[in-house]
Amino acid sequence: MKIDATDRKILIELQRDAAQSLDDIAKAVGSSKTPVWNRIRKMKEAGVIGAQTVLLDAEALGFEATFFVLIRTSEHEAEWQNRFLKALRERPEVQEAHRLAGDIDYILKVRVRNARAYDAFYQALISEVKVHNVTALLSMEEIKATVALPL
Amino acid sequence: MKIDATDRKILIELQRDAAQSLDDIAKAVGSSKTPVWNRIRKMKEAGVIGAQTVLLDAEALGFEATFFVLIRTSEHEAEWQNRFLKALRERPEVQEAHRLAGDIDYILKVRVRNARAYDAFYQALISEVKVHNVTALLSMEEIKATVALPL
DNA sequence: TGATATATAGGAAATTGTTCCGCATCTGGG
DNA sequence: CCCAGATGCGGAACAATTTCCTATATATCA
Repeated sequence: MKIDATDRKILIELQRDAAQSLDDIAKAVGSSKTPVWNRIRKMKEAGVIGAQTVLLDAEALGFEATFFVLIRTSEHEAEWQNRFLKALRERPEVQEAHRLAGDIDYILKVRVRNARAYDAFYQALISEVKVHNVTALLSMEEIKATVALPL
Repeated sequence: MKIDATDRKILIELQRDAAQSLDDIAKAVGSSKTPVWNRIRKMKEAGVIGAQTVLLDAEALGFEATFFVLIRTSEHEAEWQNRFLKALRERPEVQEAHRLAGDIDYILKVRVRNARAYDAFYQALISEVKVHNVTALLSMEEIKATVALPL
């Protein structure tokens, strides 16, 4: 799908605050509500705009530990990989998972209540799928956290 | 702020889809509009619920490269750290930044259009603040990406 | 240029968000 | 055990927003 300058402005506004009214967005992008509404609808249909969600205060809700997990594995067969990906997708503690180029095979971002909960997660994961080497990096401070793309 | 079982159900619904109507949320949590509205308002005031945003398709918008950047530094003075944090917060390519415990001092998640854009970001960053050692991990595949907490 | 397609602004109808009010439930003090 | 005050609930009224329609303007291409 082709995204023009007006679409981009709308996306910037939506990223900033998805709860504002169409009139406000229209004013911000210098248009009126109908074209804005049509453009948003098209971008939703095309999948450019995905879920609409809220960002919660993790610490206020008791999620006080964030780990980045670096995984190396010697297994690279399809069957193993499918089980591994399935395990990651099913575990809600895993907020992000990427397959990497190079030395390290995967990186995960894991949000848990505390170190003990991380250990429980870790034990459960390695009992499900064999991995060669795991390094956990513990976050001491979340300096920045946004989901906005730099449009 | 104290969060009870109903609040938690509301948060789960909001994380799943922040665009649904109050009536739908009320039905999902087994309550009616008014209490749901009051609870949401209180949680917003308390900061438990932060921004409301949309998740965009990064690839469709031309952001085809994601890097995780591991940073070691020998500098740990307040002045240096302030400049470093400021630089990270000002750069929109940096979607996440954490200060870590242990060997590696910081981890960043950086979203850019391509490898060249990453290099430009990298050069700009190290010219602003001196860092000892930088490792960039390139994502080949985003296996999972959610901002939902495992409530 | 003229015909066609596409995007726009404004407004009406339907839906949703917000507020108010009476009622039920819970809590702590006598 | 009972009462007064506080708190939370559901329903209804009102305000605002979304959604859709129509007429007009703008761009496109032969």
